[in-house]
Amino acid sequence: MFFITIQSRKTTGAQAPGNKPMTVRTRFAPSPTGYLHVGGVRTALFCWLYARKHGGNFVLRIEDTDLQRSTAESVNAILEGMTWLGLEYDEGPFYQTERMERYRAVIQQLLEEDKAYHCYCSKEELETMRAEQLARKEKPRYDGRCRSRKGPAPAGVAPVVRFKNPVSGSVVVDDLIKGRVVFNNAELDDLIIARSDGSPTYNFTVVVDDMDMKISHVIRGDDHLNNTPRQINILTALGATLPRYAHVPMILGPDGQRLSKRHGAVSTMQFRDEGYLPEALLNYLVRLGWSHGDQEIFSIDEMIELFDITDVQRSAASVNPDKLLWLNQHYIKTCDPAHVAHHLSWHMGRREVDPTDGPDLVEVVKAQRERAKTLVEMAENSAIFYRDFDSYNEKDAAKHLKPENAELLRGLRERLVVLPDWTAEAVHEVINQTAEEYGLKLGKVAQPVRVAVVGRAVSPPIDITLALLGRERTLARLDAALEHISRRTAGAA
RNA sequence: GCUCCCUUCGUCUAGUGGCCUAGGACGCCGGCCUCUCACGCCGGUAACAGGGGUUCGAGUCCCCUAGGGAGCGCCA
Repeated sequence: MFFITIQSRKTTGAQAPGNKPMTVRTRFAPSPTGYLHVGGVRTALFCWLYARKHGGNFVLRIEDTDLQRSTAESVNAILEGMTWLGLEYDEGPFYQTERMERYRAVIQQLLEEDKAYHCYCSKEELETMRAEQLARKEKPRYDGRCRSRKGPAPAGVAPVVRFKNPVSGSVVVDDLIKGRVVFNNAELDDLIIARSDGSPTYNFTVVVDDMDMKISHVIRGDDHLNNTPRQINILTALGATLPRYAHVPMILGPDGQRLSKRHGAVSTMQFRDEGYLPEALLNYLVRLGWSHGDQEIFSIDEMIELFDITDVQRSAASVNPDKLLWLNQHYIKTCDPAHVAHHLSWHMGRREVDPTDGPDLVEVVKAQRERAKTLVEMAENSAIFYRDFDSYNEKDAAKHLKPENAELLRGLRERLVVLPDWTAEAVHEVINQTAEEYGLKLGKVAQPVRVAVVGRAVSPPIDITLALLGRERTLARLDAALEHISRRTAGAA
């Protein structure tokens, strides 16, 4: 006997058995019951990359059949997150709530073909059944008592519809990540595909949608692995072509526990708010469970080129916030400054700093990008270029804005006033000359000036800082510092 | 309880029987550079869950145990 349809874990998933090229169609199918969390984003990223890599289509489908919990805000959060990350979809968003008629028709079809049946068991009855099975140390499942029910329907009971799952044999899932997984049909039961109010249930809508949308590769969280045999059975009953499956492991919090709000940033938009660049988050996420040798940095194009769903790790991965931070810093440092400036200006706006009231933000990015791990940090440290700071850092002012330095600052000021060109080079020259004149090392000059113009002992190189600040702001702040020193002198006297 | 999945440094991972006295990255610890903060550079710390097999040889193959996780809804 030959197993001609074996699709081993390492075969190219994008080929149908028999080497026929197949059109890749993946989908991301979140349910809009909350924010878009990183686990979902990683799944979406994998789906998107896989479609892009194979020149296929990426479909967005909103699974909103749970009317109680689905909200328009959540839909917006999903759309907003996808947009921010640049995970553009080729089709959709499709809403399941708009496809109810279709589901109803398929349920009717199954009923007519005797592949499904009405079940009149009450919830209490089912509950009792479950309890008894558990007591007998059995896996709780519906025993199919309505399957062969004869005679007239019980009066006054709205029935559910159950799918007639095969009672024997097994279902083989050749998962692109997990490998071959075999389920015995005896472990499965007749699941409800339509509730007593007629509405379709999840495992059923997924199947109908994946079939109708001609999804070739179902890439989803491995919490769905156990649902797969049921879905395959329905798909088979419907005569559909089976998609390939790839169940990606879950993402755990930094402590190895399941991801939750308590672990801090799990909402995609929270990463934006905390100053992360989308490319950093994407790069971080793609390396969570996937790798290409020792490579750590991947541009979007490289991801598309190198990614393969069959190379995804089979085990769950914990989030490492420090590494994300490192990647963010890397992208802040290496991305086109104009691109970084674009994102930075959003953060400036959030802090009510007007980035047009001062130096070109792109130049500020160039000066700051090696000293900020997040855009929030960069925005904080860059506000001084656009508006005056409120007060000096106490320790730094005490150390550097002292009476002995007054003359130095005055001397420097005089030179700066008459400087013909206000450039970093010219400023640099002046500072060097001043240091020489006073017989001081550069640091002894730079630090007092730094505290005078930015309020604390930390800033980009002093010449660049002054150049960005501009002559007007620099002189005004030197004056203010001199005044601060004299007040201090007076106070001490 | 039952079914399914998973298990290499603290974390993300390389590794597809000999190239492994297990490599890279983040973090951490030292050092260098330096006008501050950083960047950068150099060096160090640290892992094959345990036990049985198979084999001349096992991180790599098989089995068991332990530990994690998921599912078992008229939720998705």
